[in-house]
Amino acid sequence: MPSLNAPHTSERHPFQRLQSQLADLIALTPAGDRLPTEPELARRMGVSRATLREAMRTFEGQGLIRRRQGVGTFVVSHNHVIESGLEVLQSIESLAAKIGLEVTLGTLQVMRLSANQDQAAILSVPEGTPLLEVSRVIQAEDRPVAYLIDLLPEEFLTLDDLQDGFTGSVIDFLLRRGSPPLVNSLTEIHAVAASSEIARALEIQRGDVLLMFTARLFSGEGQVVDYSYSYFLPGYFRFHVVRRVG
Amino acid sequence: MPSLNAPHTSERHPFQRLQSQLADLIALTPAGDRLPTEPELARRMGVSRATLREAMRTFEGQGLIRRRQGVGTFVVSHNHVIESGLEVLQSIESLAAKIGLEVTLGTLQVMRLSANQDQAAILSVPEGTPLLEVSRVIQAEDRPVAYLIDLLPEEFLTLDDLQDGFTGSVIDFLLRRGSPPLVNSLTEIHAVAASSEIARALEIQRGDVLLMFTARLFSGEGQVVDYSYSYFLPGYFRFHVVRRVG
DNA sequence: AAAAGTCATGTTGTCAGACAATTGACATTT
DNA sequence: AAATGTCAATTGTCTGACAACATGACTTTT
Repeated sequence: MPSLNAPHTSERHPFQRLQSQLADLIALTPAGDRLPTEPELARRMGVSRATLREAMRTFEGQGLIRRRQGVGTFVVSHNHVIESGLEVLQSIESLAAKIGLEVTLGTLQVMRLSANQDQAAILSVPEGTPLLEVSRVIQAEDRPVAYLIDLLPEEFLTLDDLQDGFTGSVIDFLLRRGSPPLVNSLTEIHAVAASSEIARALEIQRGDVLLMFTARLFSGEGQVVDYSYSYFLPGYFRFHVVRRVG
Repeated sequence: MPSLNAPHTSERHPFQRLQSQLADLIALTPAGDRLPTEPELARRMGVSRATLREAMRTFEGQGLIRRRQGVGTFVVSHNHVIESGLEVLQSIESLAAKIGLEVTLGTLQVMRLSANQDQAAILSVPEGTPLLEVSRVIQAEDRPVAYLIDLLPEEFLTLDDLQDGFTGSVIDFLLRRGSPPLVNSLTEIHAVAASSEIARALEIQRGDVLLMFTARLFSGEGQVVDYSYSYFLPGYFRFHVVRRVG
């Protein structure tokens, strides 16, 4: 029997659902407005105040809310920062759209392969596990601007899945399907010189400067669903992050 | 009455002290090791378990620890490169200290200047406002690894301030003095090729790849206190960020 | 009338203790 | 040897309470 309220069906871990509900509430609350009081929110979300406060702490750490003792909890201005900031994982397609960049999918390449030692370690799967590698070039203004490679076990994505309405973004596909449930991504930020292969794909010179992200995408159980490395041409993307003073 | 244990004298908010203590403990705990149990930690830190768990949640959000029900809380791997979650703003010096890396101050250069149009716009001050520019080179293992430039109005930092125990880090100085109150920083992430000037300072070749941050540091009133641009040699730093699935 | 002080109220911050859920190790049975 | 049961340890959550703080209304003083 399918649930009526589809948005949050990852009922496996109540804390995640709570976080998701709170995220929605914060997103829907105008900047500067006060959230309901903690006892009220706890009652409404069906959790204790202690649990609610732990969840709230995660949003405070992201600079999304500000709590003032004796006054209340307020949503901070999330106009530019959150939209295009790194705090939220979004597919490159929607990210690019947010900065007003018309993007098209360049070459798309899908390959089945068997996990070598490094890949097995990164994805926490046994060596030899069948994997799917999806690599694609993103174009803007008739020019390649990003090169993205996703690597994930066939358990999560098969060649057959890609037959039907696959736009190129693995993340968007997984999110649309709803399983496995995605929670967060640990992204590392690097600056690299373009290798020959990357240079050819992006139509630049070998050794040119690129911004590179490597990301592990985690499911609810802490399982690695997807490992991706992304190369970005400087100038076409602006990534920023709000860092709080520790 | 001076406290005996000097390390954490920011007693203004007990929660911050707790976070600082926990950060140290996590930094000093070998990767993969288990932390003490929550009741034990709460007792040792002198707080309740609920408060402790809220603080732990912030570190979990940064990917520094992993909690497993029925088993314990573990420190996740942090290698010997300077690794930092971007969620929290810390000086390179304190970052390095946390992982036990010896860093020294290379060349330090301080210059008074008068805000030109761009600088005035960035710092939200009138054109001509007297500014202080602090640039420095960070060395690790007898090699320059980072080049950092801070630009801020003399209202917040004067030449005189730097006479007395200035370690090179503007952030650390402002934090130690406690005014103006720092809240957060909006950091942009770029990849650039080294200019001649930067290449000379970092003893690399012009055109070599560098990771670059530009950051505006905000006070409580939303005022821009400091504008900085930082160049990092790849390989010596590993910055990461936890992105939640929107 | 204006200023200062006082108090009530509402909100977040913290606490103590308890029980539930999960895991891992060990013992027991098949 | 394998499956199952038992138990202790640990994190996850809940309940209720009080402390700290901010705000506004009210009272008192000037």
